[in-house]
Amino acid sequence: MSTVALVDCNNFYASCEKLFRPDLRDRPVVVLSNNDGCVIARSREAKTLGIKMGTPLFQIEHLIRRHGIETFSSNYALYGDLSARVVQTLEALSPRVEQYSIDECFVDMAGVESAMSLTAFGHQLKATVLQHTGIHVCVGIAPTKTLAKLANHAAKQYPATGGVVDLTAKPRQLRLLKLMPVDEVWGVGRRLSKQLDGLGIKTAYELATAHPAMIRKQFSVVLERTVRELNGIACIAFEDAPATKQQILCSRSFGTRITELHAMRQAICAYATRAAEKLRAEAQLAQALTLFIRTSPFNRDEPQYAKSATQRFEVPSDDTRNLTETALSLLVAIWRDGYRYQKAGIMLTDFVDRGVYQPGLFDPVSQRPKSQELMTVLDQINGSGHGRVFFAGQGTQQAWAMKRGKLSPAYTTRWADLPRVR
DNA sequence: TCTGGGGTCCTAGGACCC
DNA sequence: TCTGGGGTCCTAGGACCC
Repeated sequence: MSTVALVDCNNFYASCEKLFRPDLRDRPVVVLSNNDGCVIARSREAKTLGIKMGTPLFQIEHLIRRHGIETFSSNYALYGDLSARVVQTLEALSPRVEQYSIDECFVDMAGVESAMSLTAFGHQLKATVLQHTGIHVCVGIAPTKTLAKLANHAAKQYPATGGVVDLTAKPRQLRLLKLMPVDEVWGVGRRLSKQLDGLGIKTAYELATAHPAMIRKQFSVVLERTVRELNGIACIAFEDAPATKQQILCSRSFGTRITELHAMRQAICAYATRAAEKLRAEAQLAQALTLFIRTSPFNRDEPQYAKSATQRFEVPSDDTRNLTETALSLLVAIWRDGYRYQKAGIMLTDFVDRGVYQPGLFDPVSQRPKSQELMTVLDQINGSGHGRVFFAGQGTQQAWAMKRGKLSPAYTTRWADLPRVR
């Protein structure tokens, strides 16, 4: 039987912001979404003050003033770099690590027990990550990913565990399952927990002891897998290599509403450019592009409009110019005057491997000579740190650009932002 | 006034085929 | 008058995750 550990960083974004600010050590800190819209991460102190995940900033202004809460714009350059350091540290300690999200990794525990106890190894992971990165993590150990998630939750919730919970023993599993509300289970969200509640299933234990066939019939195979995982039967495989993406999305709310077509064209150019960069980084070619634009669904008393359109390509492409051209032609088709647009996005789908793609004999010849070479140069310049080149269509005066009024320095990824020690 | 972004997987239903 | 059954593919929409 396999054993897996879930290593999860504590309050990751908030911890990153505190890392180079020792003055904030015991202060409440929250990190905001793009455009400084709502709270997406909270330090322990901020959680204690009752600030909920996803709360719009303007709704907690009074708490911020009263408690002197420190607020930060999202700084993904910083979080991404620290995340990579955490992963590297874990990889040095274990041969198999699966990065699940920016702040979580699954670690294969196979073979550990012949050398030391699982709990001891968990503490070693925790201590080493702290020493190498300054980031606190908790470790949950169990026979399945779903149970490891639950173990990790317990490690976070109960300080007496020292941040490491070994849930490989059946009696411990049952004890924890009985304590956990069903909505703490990985894969059970708001909707499902409400429906389960209607069936009298309120705890993780009650879900674990439900009949798998009944769960499959009433819900889906997904939840059936969850039931089996809670019983220690692994249904979700360990992913050694990150899977190739199936879609790439670049969408963003605007810093200020867009009312003019020319401004929307700029934004669409910028998003298409970014999407194309991501696509090339994946070494894929896209065969379809979807564009959507919409007004804010929160402004009930304003006229609402939301529309999307999809275009398939005759020839799969990763050329920024093709994607931009397609996106702009779709924009003309769905744009309507007279609305205050809040958000737009571009989705690329239906990929083929760049190395594998064979053009058909009767396909139209790509009208872009040297496309590959040009895009490579573009990406090299933009990735070099020596400045950026871009297509004129995205404009230079971007009134719609994202608001990030409380951005911290890129301490670890920009020379000019290196912290100084006096 | 102000409410994130980026993903995955599954299901249902329609079109179409033999 | 009688009007099958089984399969695939595609899309839209919903649920979940962090």
